[in-house]
Amino acid sequence: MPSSIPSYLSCTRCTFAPFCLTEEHRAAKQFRTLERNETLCLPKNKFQNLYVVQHGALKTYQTEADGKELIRGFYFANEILGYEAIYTGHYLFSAVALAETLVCEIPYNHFLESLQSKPALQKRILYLISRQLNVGSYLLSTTAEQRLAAFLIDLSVRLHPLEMKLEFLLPMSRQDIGNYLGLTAETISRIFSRLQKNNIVSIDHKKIHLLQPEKLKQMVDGLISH
Amino acid sequence: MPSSIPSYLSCTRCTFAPFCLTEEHRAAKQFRTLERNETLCLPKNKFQNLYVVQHGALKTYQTEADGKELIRGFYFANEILGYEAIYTGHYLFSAVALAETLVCEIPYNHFLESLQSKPALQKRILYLISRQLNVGSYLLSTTAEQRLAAFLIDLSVRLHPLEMKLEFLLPMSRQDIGNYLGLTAETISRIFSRLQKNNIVSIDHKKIHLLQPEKLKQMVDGLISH
DNA sequence: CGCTGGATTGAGGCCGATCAACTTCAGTGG
DNA sequence: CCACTGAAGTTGATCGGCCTCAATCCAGCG
Repeated sequence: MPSSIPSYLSCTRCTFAPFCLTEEHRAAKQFRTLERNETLCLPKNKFQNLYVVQHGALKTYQTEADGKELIRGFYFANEILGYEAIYTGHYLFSAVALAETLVCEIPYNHFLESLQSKPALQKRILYLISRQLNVGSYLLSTTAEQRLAAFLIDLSVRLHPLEMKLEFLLPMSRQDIGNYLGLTAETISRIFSRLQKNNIVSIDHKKIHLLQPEKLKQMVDGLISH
Repeated sequence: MPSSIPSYLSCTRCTFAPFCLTEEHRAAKQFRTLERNETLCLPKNKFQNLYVVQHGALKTYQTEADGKELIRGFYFANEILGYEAIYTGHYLFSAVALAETLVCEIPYNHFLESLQSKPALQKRILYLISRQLNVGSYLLSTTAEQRLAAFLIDLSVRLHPLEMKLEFLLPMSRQDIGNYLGLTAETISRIFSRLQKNNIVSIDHKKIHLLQPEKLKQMVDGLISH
């Protein structure tokens, strides 16, 4: 079974390495590899670990009474999953891998201890949680086009934290995008077609190219941020 | 000018007292009283303080290019406002009082120091931030009725943290509710009328009584939480 | 090759927005 | 005391965006 995960991945390359946990933990290399569609955690499970995504992508979702799933978020490399669970003591969402994915398990009690002993780490973590509070704020946009435009910009930033790329692969299906944005797969498809006709993006299946990112931003930019 | 703020309010009654900041800070009593419609912070301001609401209510909002305001949240007694700003370094939202309101100012550097020196406080704060991550998740509900029902339940819990009351005063206008939920004031009004006709709630201006809270929960309860 | 799930495109229906009229209420000043 | 004013709330009629249902197309894979 060929792996899409680069073999050079290790703690030394990890974004969090400068802030990482105890030497013992680092030595333990609490990695976990997930196949596509493999589950990372379930709502019934007791909350014990935070997860740092090292490579790949996951989605979190809840299940409605009628069995439909309701997607609550996507997580990519260098992002941390599990904060929401701190307050309930068990995971609120199911999390599954959208592709082959590598995560690093961080026991929450280790996490707390490390924060206590490392002021720089504490500051950094509060910063990251604060950022998390603002993720997905565009879900409140009124029109479907605005929401999708904001989603694409968000993706282009989060998939390539270092250098913002305008060409990338959509890690999730149209169905998942629509579900997350409170829309249907058909609506997503229609808007993609419209954006492509207007030369704002070009799309070939999963591959997307933001041809005029500034126009995408205009669509959203109702908001004055300062 | 008569004050609606109880005179007995002080740090000794504060929910956060057991976890509160340095003795010096507590002695300083960094209280700030806000009149109705008075602004607490602005997006252009540099982030320096977190605010603990002691009494009253506030709303946060952003302003769109066309001048319309977009309400992002409500804050009531015993809630903390400002976390989102940690990551940008300046406030993202404007915050104004919906009624006469008392807040306690906590300088962020004091906050960090206190967390560092008090493990119990750190744990508590992470818990509260985690809870914040889940507030407003019902904004993703599909129908207007679901969103309003969830909002009412949320209010009934948050306005009376100790004993959940079914009768309370709406701190904000129909316009504000609609804006927050991504709906119009007319829609809010219509749904209120419908809920009243069905004896699910009774409403007299600001005064609302949840007659059948279990029915309200049913409307929302698509979600399986465990 | 056929099969299966995802994606695209079309036709029709419904929910909530928009626009407008009317009522109520709080505050103000005569 | 009442007239005036403006904001907030209620209710009705119409319109439009997105959902729903359905058919077709396509890629991946046994």
